[in-house]
Amino acid sequence: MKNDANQNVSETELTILNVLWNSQEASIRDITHNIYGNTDTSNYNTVQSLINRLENKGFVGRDRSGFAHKFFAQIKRQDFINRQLTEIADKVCGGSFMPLLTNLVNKAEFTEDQRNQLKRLIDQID
Amino acid sequence: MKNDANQNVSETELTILNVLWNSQEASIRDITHNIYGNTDTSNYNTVQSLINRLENKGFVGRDRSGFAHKFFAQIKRQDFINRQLTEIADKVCGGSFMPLLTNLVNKAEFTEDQRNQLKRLIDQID
DNA sequence: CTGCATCTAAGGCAACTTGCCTTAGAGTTA
DNA sequence: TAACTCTAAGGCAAGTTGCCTTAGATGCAG
Repeated sequence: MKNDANQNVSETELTILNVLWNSQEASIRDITHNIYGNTDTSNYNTVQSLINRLENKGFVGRDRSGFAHKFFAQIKRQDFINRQLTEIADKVCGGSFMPLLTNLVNKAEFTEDQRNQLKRLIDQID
Repeated sequence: MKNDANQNVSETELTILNVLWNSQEASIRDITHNIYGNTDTSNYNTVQSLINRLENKGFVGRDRSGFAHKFFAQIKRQDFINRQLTEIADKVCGGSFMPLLTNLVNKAEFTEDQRNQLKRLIDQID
């Protein structure tokens, strides 16, 4: 269980995180089936590798109580999103979030409800 | 000038893009000095490699009219941000931008002006 | 008009990442 | 006990990344 210094999450690792965010807890078999639709040995082993790396990076936890270990996300989806947004802001906008916000507001097509919801969010800020 | 299929922008490549976004146009020497504070051969050559890759990926353009070529960003900062946000939305939120928006709105600390600016943005949507 | 500095072009290289795969052995169940 | 499933450990090829070398073209100062 060497502590992996690389804190990036690769494409396929993210696929696994998504499964865990949607299902609380899952075995390697569960995850493999969810992603590939089968549990062929090669796919199963791939998931095993990836989940080990995710564990080493601290993004996934392991419950060893049963025969087949159960895995769960150790970072919340919202926290992960936060992480990503901060990274973009730092690398592209000198740390400012305003450019991201205006970009999103400009692009997205909102329903009346969503627009009101957003305004309420903004009003809550103090 | 082989067309590089990989459309990712690495850490250091992004540093270069930032320089170009801030200065319209720059030679390799300009960029090197801007990033490293000097133009030592090794740094200079590194920038040369990176800018070639950025050109191959289509993110940077080249003006060959002078002795030293001049380089410029071929993607706007806002478009790049847009790209990154879309990628996060796709990979983490099933394509929805709302989670990103609420995350940003919740986290950011706004001035009165910024809050009003945001509300105006939202009102403009139709 | 010659020598020196600066530039581009082409490509090599080691370290790392990534997705996939193998094997050995231990626990579980029929 | 045989057949099955699981973990642990680690190998491997392809790709990425940052750095570096060399060769030759272009520009400029004396």
